[in-house]
Amino acid sequence: MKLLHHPDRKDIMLTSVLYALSDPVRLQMVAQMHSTGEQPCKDFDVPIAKSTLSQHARTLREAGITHTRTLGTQRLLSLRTDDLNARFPGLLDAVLRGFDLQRREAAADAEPAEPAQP
Amino acid sequence: MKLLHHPDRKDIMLTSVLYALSDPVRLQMVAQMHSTGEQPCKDFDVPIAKSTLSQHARTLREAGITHTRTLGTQRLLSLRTDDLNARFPGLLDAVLRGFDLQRREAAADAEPAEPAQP
DNA sequence: TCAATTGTTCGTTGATTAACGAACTATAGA
DNA sequence: TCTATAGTTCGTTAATCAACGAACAATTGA
Repeated sequence: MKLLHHPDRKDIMLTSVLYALSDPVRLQMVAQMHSTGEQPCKDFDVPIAKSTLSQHARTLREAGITHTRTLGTQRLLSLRTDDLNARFPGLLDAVLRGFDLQRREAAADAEPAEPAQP
Repeated sequence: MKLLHHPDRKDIMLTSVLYALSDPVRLQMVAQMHSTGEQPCKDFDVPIAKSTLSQHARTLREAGITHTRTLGTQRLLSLRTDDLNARFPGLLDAVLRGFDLQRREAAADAEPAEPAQP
C-alpha cells in the first residue's frame, strides 16, 4: 500500500489552492464533497476517465484541499475544512458560495420565465 | 487607440477569477492595487519584463478582476471591487486576507526570534 | 518635428497541463 | 485461489502558459 502525502497546514499555499480550485472538474468535486461529505472517487459525478479523476484527486490532495484515507479498495476524499479555514479564513466558504450563486444564475438563465409549477 | 474589452459583471466566471489569482505575479499585482489603489503598469513592483507584465494585466482584465483606463500614454489598472463583491461575495476579501496572512507568516519565519528593536 | 515614455503585439522557447487508454496494484468477496 | 472492484501509474498527445526580446503604436513634452 502506498502512503499518500498531505501537506502540513502551514505549508498550504494560497496560489496552489486557488490553482487547484480554478479547474471546473476539481471545483465540482470540491462542491460535491461539501454537500455530500466524504466520498470515494467512483462517486464523483464528473464525466472523465478514472485515470484523469485520479490525477485531479492528487492535485487537490497535494494542494492541501482534501484529505484522502484508504478503506478497503477505496480512497475516501474529504475536505480539509478546518485547515483551510484556519489558514485562509473565509476563502473556502466564499468559493463554495460563489460556485452555488453562479450555478443558480446559469439555471435561471436557461429558463425563459418564472414558472409557477415547473 | 485600442479599445479594451472588459467582461460584463454577469459574465465574470469563478474559475477564470480563481485561475487569474493563482499566479504569484498577478496575485501580487492585485494585492498592490488593493493597498495602493489605481496605478499604471510601470508602478507594479514585480521583477518581470514589461511585455510579460502587459500579458498579466490582460489576463486580469479579461477575467473581470481589473478595470483598465487610458490616461495619456499610461494604462491605469484598478480592482473591480464592486463587481467582484456582487458576483462572488467575500471572495476577494478572503483572498487578499489570505495573501496577507501568508506573507506575515513567511516574514515571521524568516526571523529567528522576536527582536525588540530590529 | 523629434525624442522620450508607456504599453501592446508578435514570435519563440521550455514547461506544464488535462485528457486518454493500457497496464499495474491492492483489497474484498466468492 | 480466483475474480471483480477501485485506484494508481505510465506514456502519449494536443493545448496552454509564462517568460523574453524585438518591433510597433500612441501620447507627451521639448
